[in-house]
Amino acid sequence: MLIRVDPRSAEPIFEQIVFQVKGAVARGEATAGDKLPSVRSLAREIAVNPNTVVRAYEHLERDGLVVRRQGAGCFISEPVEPPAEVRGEQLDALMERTVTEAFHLGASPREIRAALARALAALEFTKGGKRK
Amino acid sequence: MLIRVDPRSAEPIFEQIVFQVKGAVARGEATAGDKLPSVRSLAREIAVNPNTVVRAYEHLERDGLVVRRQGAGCFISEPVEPPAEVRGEQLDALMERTVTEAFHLGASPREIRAALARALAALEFTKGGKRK
Amino acid sequence: MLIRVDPRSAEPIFEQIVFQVKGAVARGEATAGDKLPSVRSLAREIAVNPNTVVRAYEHLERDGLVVRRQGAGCFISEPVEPPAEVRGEQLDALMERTVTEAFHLGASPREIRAALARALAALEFTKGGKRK
Amino acid sequence: MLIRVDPRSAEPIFEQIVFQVKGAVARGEATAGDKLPSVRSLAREIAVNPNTVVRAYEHLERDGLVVRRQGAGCFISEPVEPPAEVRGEQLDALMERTVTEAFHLGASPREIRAALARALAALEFTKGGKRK
DNA sequence: GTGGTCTAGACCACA
DNA sequence: GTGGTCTAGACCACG
Repeated sequence: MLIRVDPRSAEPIFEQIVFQVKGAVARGEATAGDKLPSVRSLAREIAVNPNTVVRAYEHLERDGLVVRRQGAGCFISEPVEPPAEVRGEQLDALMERTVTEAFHLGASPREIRAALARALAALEFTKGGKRK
Repeated sequence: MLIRVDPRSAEPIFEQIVFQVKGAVARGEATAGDKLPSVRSLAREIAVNPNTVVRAYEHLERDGLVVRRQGAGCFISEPVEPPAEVRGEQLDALMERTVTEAFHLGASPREIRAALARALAALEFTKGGKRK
Repeated sequence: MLIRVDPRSAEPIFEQIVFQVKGAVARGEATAGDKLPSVRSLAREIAVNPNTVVRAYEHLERDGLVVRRQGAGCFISEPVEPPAEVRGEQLDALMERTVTEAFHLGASPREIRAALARALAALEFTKGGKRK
Repeated sequence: MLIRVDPRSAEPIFEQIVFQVKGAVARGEATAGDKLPSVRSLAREIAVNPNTVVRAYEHLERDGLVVRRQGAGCFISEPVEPPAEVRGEQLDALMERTVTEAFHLGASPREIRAALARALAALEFTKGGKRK
């Protein structure tokens, strides 16, 4: 798995790592059972403090995306999806946020829909068409 | 303008205020020239320290959404939108993020599109159909 | 004397008035002995609180630009220039500030010199060439 | 980076800090990637409240001059200059202001040009002649 | 260690 | 009345 971070960004480094892993899973580049790089090797590779990698893995574990096994490493876990009613609420909240931000970027509904289509296509392409 | 915050949320209070104002503007509930609640009155209303409200208004001013005028108050300013090239990039980054998060909520592309349609409809309804 | 203010600007209104008067004097549109509009008439004309006009006139008097005479009004006074050595220091401080700001606008020394030439020409034109 | 403030000045302390940093960048004494003093250390050094330093750093970040990274510090960022059209307008407004102020200091156009030349030379000297 | 957020309360400047 | 600045001190998050 390729993980890249921008040390000059204002976004916390551990969050960048978390998002990179989430993105890899969403794109199908990593699936259940895959092993993440060890804390030390990843820290060396992207030149950050090992504690920062540990924090990222902790967050991923809390989110149910990975399981950390003592001495073995950190593995992508089976996806656990929230029940439908909760999912709907969270999804709507997420979209309200997104649409509000997009509005303040000056985007029209048409542009927003187009951007969503592009983003979805990017996932579908790499995944080979699951969850149609 | 109605502003509500949840002191128990992990999201900083001042950011919640910022988002509430952004949402009100996006929904057309507040337009250029409208006066926001005074720092002190809003602080009293939502039971937070006035400095927290000041911080929220400062962020809104930095984002170009409002102007603060000493002695007069804080007012919604004329919208200034970033140039098209920048907008496209930011919009795509925003959508990539959103789609990744939605995926981890277990949403299908169909559900994501439906959620977007609902969110857009909520804006269009209150705004009366601008920016088609 | 024509005075215009922008109530939507973040710059305090009284400062805008002060600058407008200073500009009129610098351009030669107002000279020693000229009477400024009365507090009430100016306040009505530009639709601001009379106290704001009073504050502007107070600042102008403190700066030695005008004299206020009880019951008569507010008049442009004879120019009083600081002694040469003080003037030099203040001028250099002003220019350091200006050049630093211009630098952060991304202007080159050439552009800065051109802008200065334009600004000087604007004064010379209206004044008919004093203080060469 | 050496930063000095005058607590007796009418100019707010946080603005003095902002200008000192802007000046250091303009003179080339600080360049992209350089770390500013930590909030606490600078506050101790110039004997002001840490929150005052925080406010200065916030303004610098808003102006795009620095990025603050939690846990790491505050760093000079890559310069981003406004587009040429905007720059020209802002530059002319800045110069009109400067020339008007200089006039009221009693300076002649010749003296003003000389002061500008000195101010520009001060930047060029330390920077080694960029942006000719 | 770094910055980020929040509270409490003071005093000043502007309309 | 409004916002603007500053102080003091707390606790949390990040590297």
